[in-house]
Amino acid sequence: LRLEVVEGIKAYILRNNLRSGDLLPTEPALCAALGASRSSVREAIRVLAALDIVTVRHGHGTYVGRLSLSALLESLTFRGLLSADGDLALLDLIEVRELFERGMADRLVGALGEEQISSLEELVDDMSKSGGKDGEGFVEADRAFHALLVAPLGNDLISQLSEVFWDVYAIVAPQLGVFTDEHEASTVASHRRIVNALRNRDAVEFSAALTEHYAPVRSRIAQVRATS
Amino acid sequence: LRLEVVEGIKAYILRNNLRSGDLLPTEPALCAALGASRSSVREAIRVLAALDIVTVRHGHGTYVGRLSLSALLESLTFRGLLSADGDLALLDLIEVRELFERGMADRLVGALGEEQISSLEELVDDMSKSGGKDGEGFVEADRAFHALLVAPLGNDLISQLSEVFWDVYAIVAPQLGVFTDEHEASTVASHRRIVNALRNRDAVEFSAALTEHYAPVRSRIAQVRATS
DNA sequence: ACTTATTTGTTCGTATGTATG
DNA sequence: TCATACATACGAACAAATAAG
Repeated sequence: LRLEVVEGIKAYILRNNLRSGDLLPTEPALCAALGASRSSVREAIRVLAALDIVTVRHGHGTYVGRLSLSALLESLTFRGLLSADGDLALLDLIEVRELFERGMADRLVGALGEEQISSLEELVDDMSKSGGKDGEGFVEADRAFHALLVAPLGNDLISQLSEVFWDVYAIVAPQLGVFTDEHEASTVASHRRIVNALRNRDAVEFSAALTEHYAPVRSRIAQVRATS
Repeated sequence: LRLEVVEGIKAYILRNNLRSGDLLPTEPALCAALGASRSSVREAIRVLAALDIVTVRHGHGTYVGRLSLSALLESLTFRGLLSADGDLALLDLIEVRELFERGMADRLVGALGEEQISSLEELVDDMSKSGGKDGEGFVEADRAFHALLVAPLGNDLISQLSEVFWDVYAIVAPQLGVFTDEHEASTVASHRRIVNALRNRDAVEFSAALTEHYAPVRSRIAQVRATS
């Protein structure tokens, strides 16, 4: 029955052509419309909220959600933390991230504008400056760098997936003893090499730079994997 | 408070090193352990069930879930159905599927064994035979084909993501008027070309075959996009 | 086949916290 | 300050499914 309520609310949204942020009926109204009790409706709303299909604001009401990939984020992080071999899951994750960025090499070197390349370079400068003391700023710049890298593709799905994978890695890696703040110098260097390859519109060099970037990450994971 | 309960249950699983299929405490036991009412515990369990972190069996108990990507499937399908331009979401989807298969071309032509290539060929034969009359068997063979294609990579994440994207496309495309059962002949032909490229260990031809395979899909989506 | 115990599923009533006006 | 509307939380009761004797 709860499944019916979930489908009922989804159907309501589709039937009325609601968009993100639109207001949904109140819980009592949904109870009446779907013929279910308050508890059942609430449980259904919790499920839809977990999928970011609806967003609930206490004392305000229930709204259509942003349809983000937050559920994938939670799901993958927990998998990484639970897995007997979370390190293997991390390797899979890194492989996908590299695949996204390398697979779009040809299109990226063409799509990136000069101002975007400059933005990337500024981020590398930020990483360089915040190295050592400001670990917070370092990882934040890295996150922004990889987000900006795939943004010009104009593919929202790739951008969002890429972002989720970065976040999952940032959460899971430290728990496994894979620290990202080592080898900061080499990380900055490989990022700079990536930017230069983009500036020269050299797809082959771009791919090589990405290989160099992810190689130490892989070896660090393999290292943890061997000692466990 | 419900957030606390959700985190509490996740922490319980991690703390006790539970694996998929292991039994969790009963709802009353969780109430006592987490200091919350049954309603709150139930809502938390529904959230975790939506993420496939737990699985509930009526009259039996609550177990650790399979940690699948079912939440992503639901989330993406609803996004495709809701979006004002669900066709654009479909294009993004196809692009990622093509990226997965093309990006791994080099590794795939090396990793695929002879018996796996034969399995792929059998699936193409199935598609060829079930064309026209048996639409059900046709799409099922197509699904199996693309699953088998990325399986040898040994990357569970890619396999599962690939599967989810195929499923989402299969659900959303018909709703948008993009029918996959047209051009069956050309679909079979491009699949056969993919198999032959793999048999000849020709990565370049493999990529070209994939381009040929996805080109009509894209044009069909673009067609729908233009008429709306 | 039947009963009993256990566990989740569903409902209702009530009280509380929160935002708007 | 008060009133209204809404989500949040609790507890008790009954129904339904499953397993074991």
